[in-house]
Amino acid sequence: MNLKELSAILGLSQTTVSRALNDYPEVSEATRTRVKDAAFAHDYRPNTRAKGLATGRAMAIGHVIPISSRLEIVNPIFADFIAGAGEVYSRNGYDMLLSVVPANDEARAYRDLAAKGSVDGVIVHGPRADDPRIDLLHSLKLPFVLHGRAGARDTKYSWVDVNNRRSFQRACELLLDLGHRKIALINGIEAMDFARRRREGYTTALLARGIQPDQSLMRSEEMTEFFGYTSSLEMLGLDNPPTAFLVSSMITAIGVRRAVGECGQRLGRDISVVIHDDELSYFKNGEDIPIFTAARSSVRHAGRRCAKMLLEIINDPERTIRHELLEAEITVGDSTGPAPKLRDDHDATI
Amino acid sequence: MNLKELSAILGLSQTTVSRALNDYPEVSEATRTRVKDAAFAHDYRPNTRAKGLATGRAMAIGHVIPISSRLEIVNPIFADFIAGAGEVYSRNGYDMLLSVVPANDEARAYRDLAAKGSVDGVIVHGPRADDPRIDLLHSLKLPFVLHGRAGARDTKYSWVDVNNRRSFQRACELLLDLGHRKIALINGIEAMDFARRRREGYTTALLARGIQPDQSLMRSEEMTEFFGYTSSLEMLGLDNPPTAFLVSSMITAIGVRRAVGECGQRLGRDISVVIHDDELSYFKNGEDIPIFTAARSSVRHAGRRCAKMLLEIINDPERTIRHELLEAEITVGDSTGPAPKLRDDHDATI
DNA sequence: GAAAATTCCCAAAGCGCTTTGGATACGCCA
DNA sequence: TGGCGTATCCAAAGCGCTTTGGGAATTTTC
Repeated sequence: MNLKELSAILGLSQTTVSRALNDYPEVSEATRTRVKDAAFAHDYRPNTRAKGLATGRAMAIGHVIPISSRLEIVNPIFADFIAGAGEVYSRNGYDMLLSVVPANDEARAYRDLAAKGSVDGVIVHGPRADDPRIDLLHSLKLPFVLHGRAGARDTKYSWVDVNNRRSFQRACELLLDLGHRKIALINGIEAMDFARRRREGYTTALLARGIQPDQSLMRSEEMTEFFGYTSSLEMLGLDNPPTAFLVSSMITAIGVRRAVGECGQRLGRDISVVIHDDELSYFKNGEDIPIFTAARSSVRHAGRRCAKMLLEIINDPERTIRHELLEAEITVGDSTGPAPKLRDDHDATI
Repeated sequence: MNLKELSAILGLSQTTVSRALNDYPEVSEATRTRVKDAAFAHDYRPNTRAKGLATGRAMAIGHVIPISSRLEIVNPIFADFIAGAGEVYSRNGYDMLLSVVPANDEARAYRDLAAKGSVDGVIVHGPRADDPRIDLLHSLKLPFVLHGRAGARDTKYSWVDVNNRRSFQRACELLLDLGHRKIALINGIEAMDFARRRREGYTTALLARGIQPDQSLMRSEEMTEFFGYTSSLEMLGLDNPPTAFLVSSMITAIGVRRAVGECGQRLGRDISVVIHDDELSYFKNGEDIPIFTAARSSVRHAGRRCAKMLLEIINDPERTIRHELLEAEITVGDSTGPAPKLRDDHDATI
């Protein structure tokens, strides 16, 4: 069923039918309802491509997913983010277009989207410090929103970000308050903006208490379970091992827990762990009592906010630049406790 | 830059330029290369919508993602699957369209895709037994491929599936061979086709050894970490607890591991666990030695196969129905060992 | 050397929609 | 009664591409 057929059935012109359906005023109320009823009855939906051609709007938002053996953006965080954003899109009649491309073709993917006119805007994932995509997208005149920030020049583009710095600073303070002095940081890859900010928060908190950050207690890698396991196992084997870990993701923390268990120690008693928790739907941090003490912020919510912001920008002729900083909340769970008092002596006397 | 402008620059008609770019034979080699060079130089890409309108093909594949508080399809499996499928799409010039919709709007989402003509086909995720989407898609005349099967009528539609039955049967046999007699099954929701097949494999293996399947050793829920934790904890507290677990996902198994640890027991010695491993990229099952003994099959690979199959169907005027059954391979890791011999006596004498 | 076939190109129609620029009919006022 | 404004509808152009149906030039055939 297309416009032509529908208007033939109704004995009206395509113009009138189109206007009736799109709520233009040049049509009487009587015919409008008649048209809408008929459209419903015949299950008519305007063809997206034709509509897009005529209006110049794609009614679609693009997400480019670079894929490489090394750095995986296709991760659990991404899935939940997509769910949040997708919700907003479909509620507003937008489609979501995913481009999975080899990492080195990423720029071309954006150029493609822009040139082929298949989207009205894009969301940029996993920004790095001074991310080149920002200039690229500006030059392509494609509206965009970053999920996260890219270094210091953050007034030049729109973004939605979690206050990673503050979140890790507070998490570190919590551990310091519990008496921990040797606190390790198991971070994401530091090419990523968020990882840098998290480390800043961590070192700031330490320095504020007169503790010199120790390079041997910091690790930075892609946030897999295995990385959490190996890095914490290694640090726990140090002469003067940490009593607490600040871990950048739940998944990595699962690996830390495994290592702690294998060392015959217990989480929350011998070793404390605070994590950043993205509140993944399928990986809840416990039910009543959180397993991990965590700085939590919902990545799905971030997805919704990004999508909403992008749609606002697209529909705003001024293209005003917007920012939104989300605060993580700290919830105390079973994985933290006071620093074991005699630990150092114990180690020393054996 | 559009066709009109490009052909004006070249001093050729739009027809000729279009034909040159699309490798039609009615154009001399000399002009073809001239056209292609110019197109490259001016960074010309045909507008997707216009092309789609003219050809009647959307050059896009749809994935409908139902979203509800209960059943989460937006899960880690989904993310890796998408990565695999997306790879194939972009290599073949197709776009991927994601529709995230409330679960009860799912049918409407498919109707929308069909009526608006925004996709050439769809992939169906998470099929349930006798899934209603199959008839719906047939009636909409929208080519589709199921990731998984939907009950017994599996010759009526195309699918790519893992041999879940065989996989769980073999996994169970492995545990039986190790001397385990009380083997628990921690399964996904049994409305899902794959979960039913897995249970079948499990019970078949047990019955073949003369063991009557025990309802109190079977659990079925959404495959979260928490579910693995609570259900295994509960079963370990039984009078006559299981010595082995067959677990439907890595994530759930993480929860089992947590429960086992809390009971003061060790994986691979006191309690054996075999899992189904989808080979999630960010959640590798160890590096050299797998953490878990597992029946593994890459969900990303399944994504690629599904996508490839769908594209073949779309480009096949006969619309032949195809099937592909992937076999999981069993890899032995650290989570299995012989059944503890004296266990029952020990429990009894204390 | 004329007829036929081939090569290479073009004008224009059409895909399904929106939107511009009227056209028609009606009511109202002077 | 005639002119004007308003309400309601329509024909046709246009979005950027593909594709049909030629047409002119060139080559081949006998």
